[in-house]
Amino acid sequence: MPRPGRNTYSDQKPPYSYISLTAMAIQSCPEKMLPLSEIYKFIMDRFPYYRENTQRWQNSLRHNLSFNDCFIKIPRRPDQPGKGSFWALHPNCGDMFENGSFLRRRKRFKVLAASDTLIPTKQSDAAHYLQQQAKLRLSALAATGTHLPQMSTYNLGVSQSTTFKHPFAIENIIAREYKVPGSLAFSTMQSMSAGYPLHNQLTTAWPHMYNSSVIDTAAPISMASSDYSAYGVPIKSLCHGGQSLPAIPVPIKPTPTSMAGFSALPAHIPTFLSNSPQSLSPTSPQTATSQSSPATPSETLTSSSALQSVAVH
DNA sequence: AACTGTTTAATGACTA
DNA sequence: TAGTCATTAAACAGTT
Repeated sequence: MPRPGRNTYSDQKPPYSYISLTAMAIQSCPEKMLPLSEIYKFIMDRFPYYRENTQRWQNSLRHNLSFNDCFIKIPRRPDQPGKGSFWALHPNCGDMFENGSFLRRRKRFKVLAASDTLIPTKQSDAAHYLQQQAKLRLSALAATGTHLPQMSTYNLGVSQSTTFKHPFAIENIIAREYKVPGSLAFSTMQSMSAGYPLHNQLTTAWPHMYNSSVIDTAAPISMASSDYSAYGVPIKSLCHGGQSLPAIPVPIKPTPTSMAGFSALPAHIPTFLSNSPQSLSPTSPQTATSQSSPATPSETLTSSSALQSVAVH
């Protein structure tokens, strides 16, 4: 295990903006949405730098969640009590970092105002993305059995070939230059989420999301009787405070590789993430439990191993 | 009370 | 150099 402070970012600020970090956390979760506290936990588990000055950066992170249109808030269902909402990535925000820098976007993701909306049918874009994610989970369920499994299907290309793979997906971020050996990273990622109260959100709280007839319906969402879409996603949230989609990235500079996601990833980033399994949590699990939402040792271990295929240079 | 979410403002770094 | 973006601080309201 690398020593903190030498080969790791334990005392160094990781080369990621809060937007990147938040997106990573959200994408690491199979449901593609996390409550704030879990976003905190994800970041602290992997980046020891953020185990300090928590008030400062958590305030910044909350600011980013509210301020940036690339994050959408998904309220809990009444039968899912808890603090705060779930946060997800807007499906159209994917290539904000296409220049490869995780510190500074070259496109600002903006949700257009209703008056700017050109194609009303695109109001379902965000919801459609989550629908695709629900489909993915359904596929996993169908393929593997009763409860959410080790989600081996998740990293076996079940969806990759047919569904949109968000550029913020951690596999896109960290694995572009690193092939996950034996799918360890994402099976453990799933392990990590196994103890997380959201992991069955789609099957328990939102069982209708797993109604294949609903899921397979790509038709526009009926909003007549509820604020919730067909898959439990409140349209208001997807429309960001009642404003309407489509939400599109506002290009500051047109790029020919806009669909390439992180194709221009600088070498140092995946290298940083791909050398040492433990090094994203280079301090001991005990250290990792020192914050306000302490992880159990096992949680910490799985969280660390969630990025075991990634490491620090 | 603690946490969550929104908003405003200031500042520094980066980019065209 | 102006505009944009990220970060930080802070105030405030709502929720649990």
